[in-house]
This record gives sequence, structure tokens and C-alpha cells, in this order.
Amino acid sequence: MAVDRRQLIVEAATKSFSLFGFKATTMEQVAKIANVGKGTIYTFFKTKEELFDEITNSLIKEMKLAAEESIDESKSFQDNVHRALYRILEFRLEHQLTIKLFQEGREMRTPAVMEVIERIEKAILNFIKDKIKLAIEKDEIQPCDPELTAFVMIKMYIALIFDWEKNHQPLTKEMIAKTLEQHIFQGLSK
Amino acid sequence: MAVDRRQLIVEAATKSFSLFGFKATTMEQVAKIANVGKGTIYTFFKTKEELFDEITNSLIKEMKLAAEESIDESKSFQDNVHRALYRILEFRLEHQLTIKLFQEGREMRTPAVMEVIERIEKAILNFIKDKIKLAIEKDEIQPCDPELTAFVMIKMYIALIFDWEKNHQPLTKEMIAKTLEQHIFQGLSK
DNA sequence: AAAATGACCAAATGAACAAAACGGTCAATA
DNA sequence: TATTGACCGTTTTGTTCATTTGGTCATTTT
Repeated sequence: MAVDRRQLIVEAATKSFSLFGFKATTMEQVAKIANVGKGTIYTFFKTKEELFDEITNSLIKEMKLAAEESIDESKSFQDNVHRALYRILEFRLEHQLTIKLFQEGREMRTPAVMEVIERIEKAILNFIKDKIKLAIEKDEIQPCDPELTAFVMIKMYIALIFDWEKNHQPLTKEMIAKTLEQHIFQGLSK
Repeated sequence: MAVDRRQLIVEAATKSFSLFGFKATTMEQVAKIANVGKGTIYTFFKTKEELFDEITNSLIKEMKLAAEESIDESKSFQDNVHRALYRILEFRLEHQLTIKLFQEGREMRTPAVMEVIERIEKAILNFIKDKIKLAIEKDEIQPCDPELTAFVMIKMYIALIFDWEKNHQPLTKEMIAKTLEQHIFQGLSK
């Protein structure tokens, strides 16, 4: 079987985006890494953005999968939310692509990158929102606006993991769980 | 009595910083508005930063005063925290100087401005932290790490007021209070 | 004598221009 | 038919240089 050129291109682009970010990745660079002509890329993807979208959509799917896998039906809602959010943010730190993307978003505000970050954050929000809806249905927590509660939880998580350590000692996983428990769950659980 | 040149300079600089921000304010501009020679400014302030610091320190003092005034000893801790934080963020939206400063910080990341923003945020944190310490002493809330709890409260407040409305209808003052109540206080109060 | 000033300086800034690099196309090629 | 890289118009980058800036200090004003 002949090499799958499309696959080669996607892999090359992933490498380059991970290493240099969106803006600093050139289509010529991608073509060279993939060992194809630049024109070939454009037989599969209309624009650089479209190639980028395909890759970041895979990333989001992967992230959702990781989050879903961290859920353990036999455990409590609180435990699961903590595990899922921790897993998602861990994922962000484990993958070169997310690290580079968030860095580029922070430092250069590249529009295409900002859009992707928004999509990632929406995906996380919807994931948690669904878990909250389910927990309300199952009467595990008090009724609340799932969107708003998911929003608050995520903001708190990001604050505890990323913002807190700008001026303090990083919090351990256990301390984050305890803080979340103390500040949110005790106010929600029956 | 002769005019107080120092006062004139401070007033002129405040106007200019409020209107144009730190970077776009020139010392010549300030001198012209204050009707003094440029050299005169340097008899009172060693550098542009020092002039800036004097003005932003007053701003922070004013902010603290506004927050302190919003406290009503006869009301509950929860009510007071809500009132204080709301007042502080309201203050930010009422004062041209804070608006301009936070905008310049976001858009240009001027180092001197970033420092001031950090000082402002530290001041808010310490204010809330003290109120939490007091509430713990008075046995109004469960024991907790005052620094961490203040941090969480502020992050949540800023998220609810500034971040939420990027993608949703703004929350009313009452809805913010309710969300804070539901997500934080019910977990802390005895 | 003390306070105030603006001409002056080195350093920083940004306008203007040229050169390079870019995303994307398409006629030639395999 | 699938693939390619030379090519095109546009954007980005590097460079130059005149202007502006924060800050000083000899001179002037009070």
C-alpha cells in the first residue's frame, strides 16, 4: 500500500504546530517535513486554518476521551468532577500542542489560536455541564444552573492550578480537591 | 498663598494617566497641563515611575476606603464580603484611571502598569483576607486558609462579573450574590 | 539663596522604505 | 489523475534615520 499522504501531512503539521505554534509554522515547512510538495497539502486542505482545525479537533476529541476515561461511575459526583477536571488540566500540561497553543494565545493573541482556545474551553464547559445535569437528574446534588455551576467550577480549578502558583507554592492534587470540596461541594450536596 | 506646584503636577499627571495611560503620557505634557517647567516635576519626583506610584498609591487608598465604607458591621460576613467585592469592582468601572490602567495592561503589558495591577490585586486580596480572619476569630465561619479562601472568592467574583459576560448575558447583582451564596458560603457557614 | 525653568543630551521610538517570506494558485509533469 | 514547485500578490521583517522621550543641569527668576 502506498503512503497515505494526507496522514503524513497531518502528522508533519502536528509536529510543527507543537514545536513552533500556528503563526511560526509555514506551509512550506510542513510540506518539507511530510516529504510532499506544497501543492499537495492544498488538495486535502483549503487553507492553513483548515489544516489547523482538523488537528485541533482531534486534540479536543482526545481530551474528551481522556476526561471520559477518568470518570468512575462507582464514585461520587464530587470525586468524578475533581478527577475529570484534574485530568483535563493534566492533559494540557502533558501535550506539547496545548502548551504551545496556550502560550501563543497569551503572548501573541494569534486570532486562529484564540478561536481554538475558545473551542477547547467550550468543550470542557460542556463536558462538565453534562455531568452536572446528570447529577441533578440523579438527585446527587441540589438543583442549579448547570452552565453557571460548570463555569464557576472550571474558573476555580484553573485559578487554583494555574493562577495560584504565580504567587504561591503550587497546591497538591489533594489540596485542590479539599479546597473544591470545602468551597463548592459542601454548598451543593444535600 | 502661592500655588502648590506639587499638587498641580499630581493633578495634571492624574488627568493625563487617566486619559492616555502611562506610556502615552509624556512628562512634557504633564508639565504643560500643570503650567510648570518640566524640570520642576523632577524636584518633586525622581522619575516618571515615582510620580505614577504616588498617584496609584492614592488610588489604592481610595479603593480601600470605598471598600471599608461598604462594610456594615450589623450585617453578616457573607453580606459584607459580597458588598465589599461588588463595591471594589464597581470602583474599577467608575474610575477612568483604573479603566485605562487595566486596558493598557491587557493590550500593551507596559511593565510599570503590570506592577501596579499586581499591587491593586494584592491590596484587594489582603482586604478580603483580613475580613476572613476576623470572621474566623468571631466564629462566624469555619476555619480555613484565609489567603486561599480570599483568593478563591476574588477569582470567582472577577469571573462572574468580567468573564461570564464575554459569552453570556451579564449577571445582576442579586444573581451574583446568590451564586456566591450557593457555591461558597453554604460550604463555609456553620 | 532657593526655587523654577527650558535648552540640551543620550536613549528610545516609530515612520518609511526595501527585502524577504508567506499563503495560496495553477500550468507543467509524472 | 495525482502531484508538484515556480510563481504571484500580500504580509512580515529588517534597516535606516529623523523625531520624541525621560531625565539633567546651567541659567534665570523670585
